[in-house]
Amino acid sequence: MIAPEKLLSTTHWARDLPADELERACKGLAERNIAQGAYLCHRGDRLDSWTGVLSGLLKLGSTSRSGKSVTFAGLPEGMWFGEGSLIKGEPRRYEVVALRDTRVAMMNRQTFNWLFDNSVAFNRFLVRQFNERLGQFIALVEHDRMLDAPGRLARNIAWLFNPVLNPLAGDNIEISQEEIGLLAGVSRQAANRGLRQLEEEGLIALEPGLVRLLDLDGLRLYGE
DNA sequence: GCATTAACACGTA
DNA sequence: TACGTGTTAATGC
Repeated sequence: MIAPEKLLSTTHWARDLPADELERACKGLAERNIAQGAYLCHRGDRLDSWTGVLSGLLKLGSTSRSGKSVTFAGLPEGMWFGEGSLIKGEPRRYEVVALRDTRVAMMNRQTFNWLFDNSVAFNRFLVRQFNERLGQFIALVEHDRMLDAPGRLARNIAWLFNPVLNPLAGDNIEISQEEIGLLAGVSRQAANRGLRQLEEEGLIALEPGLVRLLDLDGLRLYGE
């Protein structure tokens, strides 16, 4: 059980639910802490809940047998994930690790299925989220060759501010340059150089431990 | 040549 | 004192 006010403060889809459905959702949710560096799940795990970030920062990616790791997406406060594995009844195809101490809300399968079967608002959200993710991944494949550091940084930052997936994101996010480096797969020093380049181009503004969004489309379409 | 790691200096909470 | 940031030197591909 999680307090409705707490869910509403971070989670946009909850705001669209009628009162009875919101109550049902809250009853099926439990909170959990994930320490920095700890894994919420590994590839192949069967994780029987849908998960949202209440505070902190998660990284969704995978590691090959040879040890190379790839980031699919950063998951800041307000983002929800795992519906694909839940609906298909599949093991997770990715791993989720906390880049800093993080608090998540986890919805059990019965509650998720009930909302899936009964809530129009919930299904509207799921379709929007699937659609947006699909668009993001198409763009990722399209610009596969664009591998330079500023481009990867721009893409990752644009994702964190995605207004469809995370309408409550606002125009700034508390994230260190080291954490952005971890998301983009570059060193802290390279992240530092790349971020200052993006700042010079007027796309973002940098403050210690914080990135302010100035031009979302400029980031999204960077290098095109 | 390029990016990465290691190491240190600086400012701030 | 701890952390985020900026810089340089050494190292590996």
